[in-house]
Amino acid sequence: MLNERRLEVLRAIVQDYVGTEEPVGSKALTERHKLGVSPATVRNDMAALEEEGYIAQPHTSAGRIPTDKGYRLFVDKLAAVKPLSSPERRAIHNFLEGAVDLDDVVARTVRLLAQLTRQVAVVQYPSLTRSTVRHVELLSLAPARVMLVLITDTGRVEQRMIDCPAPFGETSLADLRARLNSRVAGRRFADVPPLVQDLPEAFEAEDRGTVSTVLSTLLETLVEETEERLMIGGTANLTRFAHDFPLTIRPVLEALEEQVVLLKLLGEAKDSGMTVRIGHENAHEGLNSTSVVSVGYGSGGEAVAKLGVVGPTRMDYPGTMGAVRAVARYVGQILAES
Amino acid sequence: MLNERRLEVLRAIVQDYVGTEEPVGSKALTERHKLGVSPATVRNDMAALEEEGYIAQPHTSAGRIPTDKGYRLFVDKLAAVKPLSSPERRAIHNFLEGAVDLDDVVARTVRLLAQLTRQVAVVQYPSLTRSTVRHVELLSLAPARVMLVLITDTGRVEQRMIDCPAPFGETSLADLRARLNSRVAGRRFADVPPLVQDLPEAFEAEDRGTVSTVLSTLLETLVEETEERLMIGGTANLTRFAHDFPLTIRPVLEALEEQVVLLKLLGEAKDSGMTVRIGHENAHEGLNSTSVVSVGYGSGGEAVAKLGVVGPTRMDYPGTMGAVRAVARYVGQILAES
DNA sequence: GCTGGCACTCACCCGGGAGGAGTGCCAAAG
DNA sequence: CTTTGGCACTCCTCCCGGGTGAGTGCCAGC
Repeated sequence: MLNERRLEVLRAIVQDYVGTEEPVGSKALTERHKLGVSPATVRNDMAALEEEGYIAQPHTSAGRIPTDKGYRLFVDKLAAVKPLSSPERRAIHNFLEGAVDLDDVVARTVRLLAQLTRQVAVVQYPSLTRSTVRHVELLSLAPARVMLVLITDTGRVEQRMIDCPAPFGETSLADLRARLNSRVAGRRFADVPPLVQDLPEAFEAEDRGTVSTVLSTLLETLVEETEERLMIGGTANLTRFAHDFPLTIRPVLEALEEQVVLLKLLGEAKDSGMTVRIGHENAHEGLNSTSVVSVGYGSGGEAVAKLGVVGPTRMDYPGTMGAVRAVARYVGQILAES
Repeated sequence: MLNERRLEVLRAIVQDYVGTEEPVGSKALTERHKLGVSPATVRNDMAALEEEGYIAQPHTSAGRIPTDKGYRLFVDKLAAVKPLSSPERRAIHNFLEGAVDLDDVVARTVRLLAQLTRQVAVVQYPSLTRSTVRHVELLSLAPARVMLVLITDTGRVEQRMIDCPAPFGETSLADLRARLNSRVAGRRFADVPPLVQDLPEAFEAEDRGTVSTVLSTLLETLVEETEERLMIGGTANLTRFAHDFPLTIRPVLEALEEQVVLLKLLGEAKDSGMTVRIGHENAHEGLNSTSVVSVGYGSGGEAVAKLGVVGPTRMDYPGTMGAVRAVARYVGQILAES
């Protein structure tokens, strides 16, 4: 039932609606696009598209707007990811290159994405589970107080304060530090637990309690921090769709404040390639009128975390997808360099 | 000209307006408050208050609303900071106590403040300039690559990657680490520069370049990170004043995205005691219709950073001030304990 | 299968009138 | 001099009804 021209009509409807934010009618369509047919024909096609659930009318005598299903078809079949212009690409590169540390990379990425897409940007910190351990450092702060610092190959640093069950000498500390690092440095995070299990046995009885405490804190950090952090930005862009305010924006802001929701959102996306979730495809209710475009990024070929944008279902998909993909690539490069 | 009763009238106007969000008239005032006079008298008082610029009418035949000047008088003279109930205090304490590290403390504080005040919360990370150095750690990642980790007494950790001009041996590294720490550990950040100036001289010629590089990176970190970070939350609360949407909320969201703006905002506040900036008292244009309530917090008696909330000028000042003060105290306690 | 014509349906945009809250002023009372 | 009730006036808000126009669905003809 959906011949070539009808798909073309759907594409035209999506494009116009995204541009004007108003329901688009048959006459306007034939004027703005070279469809080669009359409004009456387009009306028939529209009726068919509506029958199939790709478009809908807000009320009887209004134009049509795409449904979630319509956007889905558009994204899957009709839209080509729009590559960025080379000045844009250069700007991205320059902007990201100035970053001084991981926090800064993430912060800059968020700003960049938000500006490029004019939407809300979400960037996940590189994940610990997929990262490897670069170094574990132990610092004695007081006789029975140790600070554990964990450094990953993505430049992330986590620290924990540890109260020891018994005083712990500098020599023992140095010993533990050396042994720990020789075992876990360069290892993937998930591989660490079995490698350190027998460490307490190598120590004097009086130190074993402390060693165990340190180890369990290390493993805890591993697990806890698998709940990954993220950063968002560009929320002011939400105000651009002032129409249905504030009914739309309220639940979105609320959802964005819940890291858990966002993490789940990014987690649902495919590990490789770009994922677009449209409207009701998003599990979270508050995001039912938004679309999420996300993609994995990483320093090597492998994705270590995800980033993306959240915007109204009525968004410029080709442009947004292009920007998201480009930013992910450049962030990957920057991470690989540092 | 402003006798006791007129102040009482102003107080009543502020309270009612904050509650109803609608201009308040003379009749309604006498009904809701025991002023002991008739509406006509109140009208006279209102005329006087308007004359002095404390209240205004949106249009001729409407009730009055407080001006910025009116709120100012209210806050300075008429409002008592409202202490929290003890269940609330207990809830704060329990909620903050579960934090595992500094990031977590800040994150929880933001959530807490946002929930308590139902407004946008801003929490500054404990400042490096006022903090002292707990430890400096140097890690060799490659023959000519060193990672510098700086740990402060507030639990904050900063790291920097350093490319050395020449390979740097483990012994030299350990030497530098020891010397550095013996000089700067426990020192205030601002005091560090002169203390390390002559360090390169203690090393072999071949290592001096690297030592200088490390030192300058350390001092850089000191300066750079004096531009402090902060965390915000509760932006969804902005949607509660759906009236003048989105004209009001847009610039506010934009301002809140600019860390620089926020830092300046908090920086302008007094170092000790609570600061309330009302409407146009805020330098930033986007915040002209909001008030900022902020206060310093710290682990000892001394403030190391600030926190506060941003809300509409029409806010519950006593309640907000009470919540902000209480949260600041508890955060201070938590920081002191860790 | 495409096209032009045509009647029909609503949302949107005024303009005007009723209603009402609130004010300012004034004259009288305390 | 302050307070109070009365009163006329202002002007915002709400609601109603008709006109307008974009857009549709259907149909008959090509």
